[in-house]
Amino acid sequence: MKHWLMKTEPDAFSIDDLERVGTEPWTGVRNYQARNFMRQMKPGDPVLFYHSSCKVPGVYGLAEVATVPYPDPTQFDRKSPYHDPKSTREQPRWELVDVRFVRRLEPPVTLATLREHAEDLEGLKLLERGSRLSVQPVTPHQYRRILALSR
DNA sequence: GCCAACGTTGGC
DNA sequence: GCCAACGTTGGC
Repeated sequence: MKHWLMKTEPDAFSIDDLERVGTEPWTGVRNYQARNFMRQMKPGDPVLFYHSSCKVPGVYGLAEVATVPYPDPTQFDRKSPYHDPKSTREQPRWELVDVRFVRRLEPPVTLATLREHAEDLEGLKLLERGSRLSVQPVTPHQYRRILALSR
């Protein structure tokens, strides 16, 4: 079982939204590295749900992978902002998984807190300089450490 | 294959 | 709003 961190801009889709809908197809990822990580996902994999580009960036909740990877339907939709003209049904480029709400983190673990514990979180991609990857793996150790910071 | 230009991400 | 860092595009 692998552990993951997934970023979202809460103005677009927040932990509140995930709690409300329960399960959400993670559409719109158009970065090959992120896609490749989603391809490795398995149902039940734990996910740290991270809010970015907001007042207090941080991990706001826990989610889990709800499906196996499958083609992102928005790539075929000409009206979608995520439409990819180079994708075909026969040869899709982009895959996604559904993400299921597990629980909120009260309190959330802010980016500032993560930085304070950077030594314990060695190798966490989120803390690496210039890291913009929206889907990234975390080690079981990092996952546990981050959970423990929510209090 | 190189690399400049451009667009995007995301913290501050 | 600024700007550093990164990924992608496209001319050559």
